[in-house]
Amino acid sequence: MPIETPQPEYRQVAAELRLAIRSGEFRPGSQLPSEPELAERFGTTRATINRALSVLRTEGLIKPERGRGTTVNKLPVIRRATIGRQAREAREESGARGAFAAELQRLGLTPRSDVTLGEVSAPAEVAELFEDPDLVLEGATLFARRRVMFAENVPVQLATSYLPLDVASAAQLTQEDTGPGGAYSRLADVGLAPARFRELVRVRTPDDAEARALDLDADHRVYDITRIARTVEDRVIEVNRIVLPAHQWELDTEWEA
Amino acid sequence: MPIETPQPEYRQVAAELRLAIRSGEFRPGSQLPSEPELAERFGTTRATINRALSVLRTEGLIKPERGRGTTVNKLPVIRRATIGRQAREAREESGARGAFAAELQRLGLTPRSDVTLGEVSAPAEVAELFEDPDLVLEGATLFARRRVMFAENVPVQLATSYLPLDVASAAQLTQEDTGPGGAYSRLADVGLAPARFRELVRVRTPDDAEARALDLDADHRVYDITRIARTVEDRVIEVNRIVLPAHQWELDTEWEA
DNA sequence: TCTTATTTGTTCGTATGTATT
DNA sequence: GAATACATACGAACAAATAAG
Repeated sequence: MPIETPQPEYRQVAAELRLAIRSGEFRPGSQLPSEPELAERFGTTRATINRALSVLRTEGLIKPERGRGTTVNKLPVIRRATIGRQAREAREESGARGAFAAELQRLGLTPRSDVTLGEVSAPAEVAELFEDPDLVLEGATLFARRRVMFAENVPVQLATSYLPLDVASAAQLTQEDTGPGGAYSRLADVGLAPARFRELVRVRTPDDAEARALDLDADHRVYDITRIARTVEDRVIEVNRIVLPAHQWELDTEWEA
Repeated sequence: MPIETPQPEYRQVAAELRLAIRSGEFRPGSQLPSEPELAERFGTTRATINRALSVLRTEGLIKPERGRGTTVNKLPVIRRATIGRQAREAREESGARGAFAAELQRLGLTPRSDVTLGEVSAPAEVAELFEDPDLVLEGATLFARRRVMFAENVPVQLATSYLPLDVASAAQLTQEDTGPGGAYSRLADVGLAPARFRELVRVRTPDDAEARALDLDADHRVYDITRIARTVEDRVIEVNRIVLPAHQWELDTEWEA
C-alpha cells in the first residue's frame, strides 16, 4: 500500500510561500525576503530556497531578478472571449479598437499595442493552412501584421496576422491604423467578411523570441493559438498566430447546442 | 546593448536531447542512457543532466522513473473538439459511447473509462455556478459522476459532472451506464436537453489527487476546464470540471461569425 | 525472502558568474 | 568599486524505487 510520501522540502517551502502570498503576508508588487534570509527562516540552504522560488516563478506568481530581488506579481488574470470577439459590437465596445482593448478595459487596465507591418516569407505551418495552391509552399510571400500588446505596459500578448497580399492591399490592411472595429471590419468593407473561424489551442514553452518579447522565462508556459478565418465561399482569408502567457489568461467560450 | 546570452548548460543539453528524440535517435517507448552515462557523453555532471531531463519531463517528452530509467513517451497529441462534441452524431460516431471514445477512435487508440457515482457535498466554486438559491451554498448536495478516462491504459482525462439531485434521478443518470449518446442524450430524453454551453479554460499545475490519478508530476501542467450546460429556459443543469494533461491535448473550436 | 546493484530524486556545501544597487 | 541578489554548476552523499540474483 503506497503510504503518503512526504513532499520534498523545496515543495513544502513553495507551498508555504504560496499560502503566505495568497494570505496577504506578501502583497502584489512587494519584495520577498532575499534567498539567504528565507533559507534562515525555513532552516534550510539557499539551494533549496532557490528551487522553491523557481517553482513559484514558473507558476507566474513571483518574478525573481538578479541583483534586484524577488517581486510578487500583480497582474490579474485576463479573460479572453473566444466566440463573439469578432462581433462588431464587442470590438467597438466603449470606443475600444479591437477585442483586446475591450477585454482590458473591462478589467480597468490600460491597453497599448505596438504594430509592425510588412511582407514576410510564410512559415511552413502557416502556408499550408491557406489551402491555396499558390500559397501552400513554404516561403510564399504573405503580408504580416505583428502586434505586441501590453496591459499596464507589461507585454501580455503576441499576435501575428498573415494575409494573402491581394487581400491585405484590397482591405487597406497595409496601413497601421485599421480604423474602428479593427481588421475584420475592413475585410467586411470590401466583401471579404470572415464567416467561419477555427481555433487550435496548444500549451507549450515559449521560444527565445517569444520569451524575450513577453518577458518570460524558458520554463513558463504559453497558449499557442492558431486562428483560421474563412469567407462564406470558404476561402482562407487570414491565419492568426497568437501567443499568450498561460498564467495570465483564461479562455472563455460560449455556444448554442 | 544586451548581447546574446548563451543558454545555460542544462538547457543546451535539454535542447540536444530534444533534437535527438525528434530525429529518431531515441524512439518513443525506448530507454534513454542512464544519467551517469549522459553526463559522460555531454562532459558534465549528473546534477546538470538531471536538471536537463527534468525540463524534458515537464514538457511531457520523457518519463524518468527511479530505479527503472528514463523512457521516451509515445502517446500522440489528442485533439478535443470544443463545439460539436455535444452533437448526437459525434457522440454516437462509429458506435462510440460519448465524445471521448470518438476522439480516441479517430486516432486509432483504445479508450477505457472508469466511473464512480455518488452524492457529494458541492465544492464552493461549483455550487455558485448553479445560480440556484437552494444550491448556491457551499456544501449543498449534488449528484456527481466522476470519470477517469484512459487511452491505451494511460490515464488522460478526469471529468466530474455535477448535477442537481432531481435532475440526476429524472434522467436516470444515477446508473453507471448512460446508454447510447451518453448523459446528454438522457437529459434530452426527459426534456432537459442542454441548449447553451460555456467553457472556461485555465492552465495550472495539478493538485496531489490529480497528479496521482493522471500519473503526472507536480510541475506538469493541466488544462482546467469548467463547462456549464443550460437548458432553453436558462437553467444550469450541469457543471462539468475537466482536467487534461496539457502536453497531451489540443483544443479545437469551430464557429460561425 | 533477502541482498545487492542500478537508477533517479533530493539536499547540502561550495564556488563562480552576472545583473543591479 | 563594493556590496547585494539571484542563476548556475560541481561534487558528494543519501534516499527511494526498481531489478536481478
